[in-house]
Amino acid sequence: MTASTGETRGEKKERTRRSILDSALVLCEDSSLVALSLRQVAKEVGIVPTAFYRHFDSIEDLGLALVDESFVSLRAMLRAIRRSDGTVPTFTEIVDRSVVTLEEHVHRHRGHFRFIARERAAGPPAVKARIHHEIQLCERELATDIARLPGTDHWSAEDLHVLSGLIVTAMVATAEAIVDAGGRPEAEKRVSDVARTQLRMVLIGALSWKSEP
Amino acid sequence: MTASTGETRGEKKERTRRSILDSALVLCEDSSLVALSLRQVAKEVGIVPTAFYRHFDSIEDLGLALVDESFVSLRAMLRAIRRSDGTVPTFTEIVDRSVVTLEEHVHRHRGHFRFIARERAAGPPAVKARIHHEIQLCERELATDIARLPGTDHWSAEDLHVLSGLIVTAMVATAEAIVDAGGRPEAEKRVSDVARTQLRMVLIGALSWKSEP
DNA sequence: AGTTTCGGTGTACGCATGTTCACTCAAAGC
DNA sequence: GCTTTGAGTGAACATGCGTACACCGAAACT
Repeated sequence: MTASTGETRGEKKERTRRSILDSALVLCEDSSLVALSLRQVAKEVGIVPTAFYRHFDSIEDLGLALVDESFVSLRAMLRAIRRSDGTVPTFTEIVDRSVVTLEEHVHRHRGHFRFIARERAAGPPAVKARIHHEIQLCERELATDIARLPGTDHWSAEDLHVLSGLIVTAMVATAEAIVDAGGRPEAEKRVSDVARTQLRMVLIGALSWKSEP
Repeated sequence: MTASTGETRGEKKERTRRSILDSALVLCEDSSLVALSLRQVAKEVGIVPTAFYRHFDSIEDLGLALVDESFVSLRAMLRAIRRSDGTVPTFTEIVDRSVVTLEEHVHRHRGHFRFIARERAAGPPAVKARIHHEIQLCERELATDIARLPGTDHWSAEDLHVLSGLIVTAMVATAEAIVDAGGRPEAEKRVSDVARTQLRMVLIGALSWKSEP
């Protein structure tokens, strides 16, 4: 359209698709997917409304793609936290590294985190379900990670999952709070300090936890 | 309109207002306030669209009223939990009573809890701010309650608030999960069992917590 | 009894929405 | 070189939206 550069057809389509995803993420920033119109997106992207259908069946379909995309970056974050470099870390180290990593990634992918936080509660049913499912996957992965830590040998699978659920809940809330901090450093620091303390409290509780036989 | 019974003007207005609030709560059940139109509400209530303005300035204004209403019932719940009858309860007793009370109230005010869970993340800015403020009030009240428990004498005000923030976060998540359980008893039981365990973990951690001097 | 107040009505407006359909026109495939 | 494919176009539609305005009629006030 703009440039006559050698650009394969598939590449151009992919560019438009990206543009739609990005514009949608920005446009529903203050409201929700359920209040986002196909025409708004099309106008922002610079295509005619009907061209939207070449890429997505509906706004809901677009939403599912955004969920997938968001969780790709989230998974990258979790992998980064998990890379513990062989050295057996103290709990404090785990906590500090986790919170710092979270803070960093929320900062880099603010749009995605905002999107997930919103649509988790307010999105179309299919979108909500997908998000819920992905979060459950995170809980499961965290549970297996915790099981590898020393001192959790006598834990039941049930208790492991309960604990990881609690931690994930706290981390989700922390991510929301960091997003709400809006980039102001002092507000973000307060949030991450609180998160660190909360995680330590939970882990201290977990260490003295005894599974019922 | 329907009945020619002796009904004062103010009473009738109040009835219509209630009807608007109730209808709005139902209509935005699957979507959000930001996707709710004045005309939908008017049609559901059985009045003409312009009559809406006799009661609220806008949908956002309606939303604020719904927030207030929701937190009235929430406050009632918290008061019920707090009524600890003089006898010094064990932590287990506190936990069990709290979760049971929460479960009961979510069941009774499902609509309100759903509304808060959604609009907290997706509502119009003013609505989000009001909800955020009300939740902070809950955290503060919980903090002063915790301060009255034995074993927390050496805690700093900061740590108290961090702990109550964690507990409130967990309880909000629990409330959402109960709502999502959709009334199926076995699902609800699973959720409340998890919540009980999580609260115990947190409290055990809190008991062995030492404030930094 | 006369007047005011005020929920609720009905019409009308300009604008945005999702979706349809027939189309262009350049890259891709033969 | 000719044909096919398919992303993007542009006009048209029925419907829904928020809001403005003049109006009604019964309760409330004087």
